[in-house]
Amino acid sequence: MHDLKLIRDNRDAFVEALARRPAYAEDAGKKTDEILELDAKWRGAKTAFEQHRARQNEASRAIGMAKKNKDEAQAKALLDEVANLKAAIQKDEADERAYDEELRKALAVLPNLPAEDVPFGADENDNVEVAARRFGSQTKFDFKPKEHFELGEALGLMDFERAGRVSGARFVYLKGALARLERSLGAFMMDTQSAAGYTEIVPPLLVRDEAFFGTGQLPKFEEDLFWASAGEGRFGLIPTAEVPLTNLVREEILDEDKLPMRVTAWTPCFRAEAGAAGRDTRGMIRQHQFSKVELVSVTTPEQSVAEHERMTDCAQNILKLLGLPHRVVTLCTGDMGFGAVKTYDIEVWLPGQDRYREISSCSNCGEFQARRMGARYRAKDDSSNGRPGGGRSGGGTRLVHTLNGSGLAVGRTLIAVMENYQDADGSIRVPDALQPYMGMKKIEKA
RNA sequence: GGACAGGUGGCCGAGUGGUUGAAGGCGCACGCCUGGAAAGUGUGUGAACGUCAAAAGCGUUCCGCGGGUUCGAAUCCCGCCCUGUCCGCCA
Repeated sequence: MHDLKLIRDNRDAFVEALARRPAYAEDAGKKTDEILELDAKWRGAKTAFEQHRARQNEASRAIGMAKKNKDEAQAKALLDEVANLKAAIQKDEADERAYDEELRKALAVLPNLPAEDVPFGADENDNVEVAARRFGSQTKFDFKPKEHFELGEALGLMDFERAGRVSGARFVYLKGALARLERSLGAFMMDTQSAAGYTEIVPPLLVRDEAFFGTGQLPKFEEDLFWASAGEGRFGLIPTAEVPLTNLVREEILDEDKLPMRVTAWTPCFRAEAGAAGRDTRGMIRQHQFSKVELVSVTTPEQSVAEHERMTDCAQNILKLLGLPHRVVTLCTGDMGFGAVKTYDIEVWLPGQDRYREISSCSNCGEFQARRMGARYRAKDDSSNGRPGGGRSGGGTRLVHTLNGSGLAVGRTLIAVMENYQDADGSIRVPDALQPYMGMKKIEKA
């Protein structure tokens, strides 16, 4: 969510930045002016309300005094005055609330502004590779490499058919060594990330609407989620541990020396994949349920850009340790998520598909989620008056910055290991780093 | 799920209708004291929003959340959420 003051004070700059998102290329100005208009109405109503309320409070105090002094005539006069004020106050308050709600609604669906160094573009084709982050080269084979599901089914360790009978499309049973590979990868990633300074967390997998609002899934992307129960007190299944991990700091005022806060969790993720009909229908690339190790950092505004690079290093490190070739791209303005200021995607090489596929996404969300959650910190040195560009919500408290990234998506890492380490006979070599976890060097047909 | 008890500032904790944003304590900041520190001592110390070019000031709101009663509610009433204890159930 955006800082209203910033929009008021820098209307043109705001419009310009918003328009860099292709979805708003046409009507960024219109949307912004609608908000400003609502804002003006809201403030008008608020002022009227406050003035009437101030008089009411004053009169009420005077009534108390008059009664104490046994001045019944005075009390009566004041009582009449307040009675007359009441209708006006009620109307003012109703107006103020109505405008406020409308304003919040309009504000809640606006995406974050891309950072200045994010390339402009329409879709994934306009993403720009970060050359310095490339690792390894496309794995060479002296046979035609297979896709993961061909390998898995031939090994008898990956069963889409029975999963279909039990749960429908986009589910899978892993068995034996592949089930163990999933577990080994998760454990390996958790060990590696906690060694990198992330505190291990086991978070709730079912969360409330407010948490989804905080990280930006609601109100706009309700249809992407699974809901565990209907009605007011519903629970949603997390589509990523970003939701419970980031919301760890919601409605808190943290001490600056607690920052940066780094946490990690290995959890199942549930996604309805609405709108993805027909995409990646075969295999494990796109499932309704998959597991992922998530990294979340909460930092000061000054630290977040460096933290973003650090987090991307941590995610890449898993692939390096596993010897998996990959590249990193900066998402263009058209491919970036709702809450992001800037996003790096890590794409791993999949020989079976003969292309790079996303395996991690690391985003800096700036203060966007923090404002939605009410996550702030108290600065040690509060000489930071009037920071331009927001970040300050008043007094001695400032909004934190939040970042999240996959470190990594376990299911897709499993695919990458299978495809890159396959042999001509359909067996799969276990990468050195995983052998202690797997207790074997090769996955073969049972 | 049932019964009972609770949810107050960064933390602990008083407060059952009137100038209470809220006693007291802890913590924190600054000063005094000290060669320096500790102890002691003094002062200060919530947030959000509006108004203002800005600050000061002023105003509004906030004692879990939402409604209600009242001229006036942290205090009374109703609903919900959460926490604790006991019972039931359960991995």
